[in-house]
Amino acid sequence: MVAMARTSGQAANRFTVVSGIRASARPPARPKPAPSAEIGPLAAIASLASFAPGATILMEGDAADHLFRIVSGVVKVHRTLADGRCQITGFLFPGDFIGLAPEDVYLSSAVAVGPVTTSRFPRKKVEQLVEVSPLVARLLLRRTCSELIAAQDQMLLLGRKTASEKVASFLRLIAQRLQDEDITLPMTRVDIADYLGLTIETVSRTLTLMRADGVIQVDRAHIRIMRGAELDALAECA
Amino acid sequence: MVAMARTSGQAANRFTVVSGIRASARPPARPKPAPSAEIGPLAAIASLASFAPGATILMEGDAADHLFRIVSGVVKVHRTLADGRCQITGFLFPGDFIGLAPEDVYLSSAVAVGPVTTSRFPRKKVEQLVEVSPLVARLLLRRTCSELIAAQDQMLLLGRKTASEKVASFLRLIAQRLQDEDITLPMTRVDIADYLGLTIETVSRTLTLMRADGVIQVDRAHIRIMRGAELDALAECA
DNA sequence: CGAGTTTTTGAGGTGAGTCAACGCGTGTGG
DNA sequence: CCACACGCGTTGACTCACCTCAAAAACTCG
Repeated sequence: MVAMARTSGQAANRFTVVSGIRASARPPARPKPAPSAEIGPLAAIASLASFAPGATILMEGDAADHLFRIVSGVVKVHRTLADGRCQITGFLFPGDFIGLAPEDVYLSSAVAVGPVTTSRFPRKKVEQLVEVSPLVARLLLRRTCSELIAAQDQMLLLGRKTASEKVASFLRLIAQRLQDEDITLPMTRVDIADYLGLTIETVSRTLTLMRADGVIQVDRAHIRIMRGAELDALAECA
Repeated sequence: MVAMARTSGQAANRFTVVSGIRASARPPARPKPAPSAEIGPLAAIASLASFAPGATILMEGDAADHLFRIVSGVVKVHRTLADGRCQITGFLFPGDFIGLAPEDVYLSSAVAVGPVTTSRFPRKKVEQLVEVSPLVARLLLRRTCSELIAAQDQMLLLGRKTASEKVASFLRLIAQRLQDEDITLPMTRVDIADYLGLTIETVSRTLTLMRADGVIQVDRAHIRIMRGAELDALAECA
């Protein structure tokens, strides 16, 4: 499961986790593929909404008045226990929808991680559109399906993976979703821990170990990932 | 968290977990409420499919040719790691859909727990219907949404709850979904453990403790639940 | 009854949590 | 400009909830 410490030179630089927000001294990162195709008739009822880092976009229990779609930035969705224990059920990226609820109230809270811009759609009008436009219905269904799949992956992770596997899976997810050469992770250790069902100490220790094994590289407070050839090294990192 | 052992007479019979498959010697259980309202145009393309206990209804990676809807019985959906570690991502009950996939292949396996009967719909025709019938689209969207909510609850459970809390939540879920006075749980300890992210030993020990505390009652190999006045006792059972 | 499951129980180990201290970068105000 | 506080991350020592391994008990079924 280990036995590969200090294979430097070869292992190093596969995956670079740098920290610090200033994103300089790196190739400018290829432009992302358009976050998603068309939203069809939805465009007609959209308004823009922006959120500062840490701002709450919507809160568990509030009336579900709007549906949001992320234009830029990253959003965390979380659920909280009475005593404060928190589980982030997902990170959402540009193109993802926030606020789909089968009832009249939101069932999770959504918080901006870093600055976020969204399209906002009045729920009532969305429901009308679903009645009329198969395109919209299919779009929402497809998105919800994908989120369900992701949720199931996350359940496997939470229930059956070790701390190292959890962190490795997380890094791979981020690398997939933010397809740049050079990525700044805006989330803190607290977010990562709450996403993986770990404590911040365990996350920190695990990252330290990975760095020692040469699988990743870490710098400052926040995290930047430089994608190497194969992320798969992380998979075997067990 | 404890301090209530053997408050017998009062605590006992709140919640009875009896085991053994043969479901005799018990009042016959009132007929369930119709599992769900209408499935509208879907009815026209339905055929019936039955499965024996333990039968695989659909498998991860197979071509997603059909959509199923449970008529009777309980189904477990699970995802498996290469080394055999397994996570049950959900138990599905009458009225729930199985096999919704955004891609062309199923992403989880579904297995019958006990005998199961389903309606089966050809995927192609379902997709055509979604295009045409807002009713069908909305039905699927709503169902998928609900499943997503349940998945998020389960993530909170897997990531942040203790063994006792997990088992208590499980028992409450079952009591909610199978609304009889008298319920036989068909799933084994292995299923429960794989659903809660625990080992069978921990599940067994936890149930033993709950029985000792008078919160539940357990008999034979499989489990039957007799609903008492308040299931909430289980919640405080930490 | 006997073989094969499934569940329970016990003894012991360990991965991750808890508690606590420290380092480091950042902001603030004298 | 420095002193100080604060937020965030790292590291260490210790603990414990849950896992692992093992065996007995209970149940199912031929």
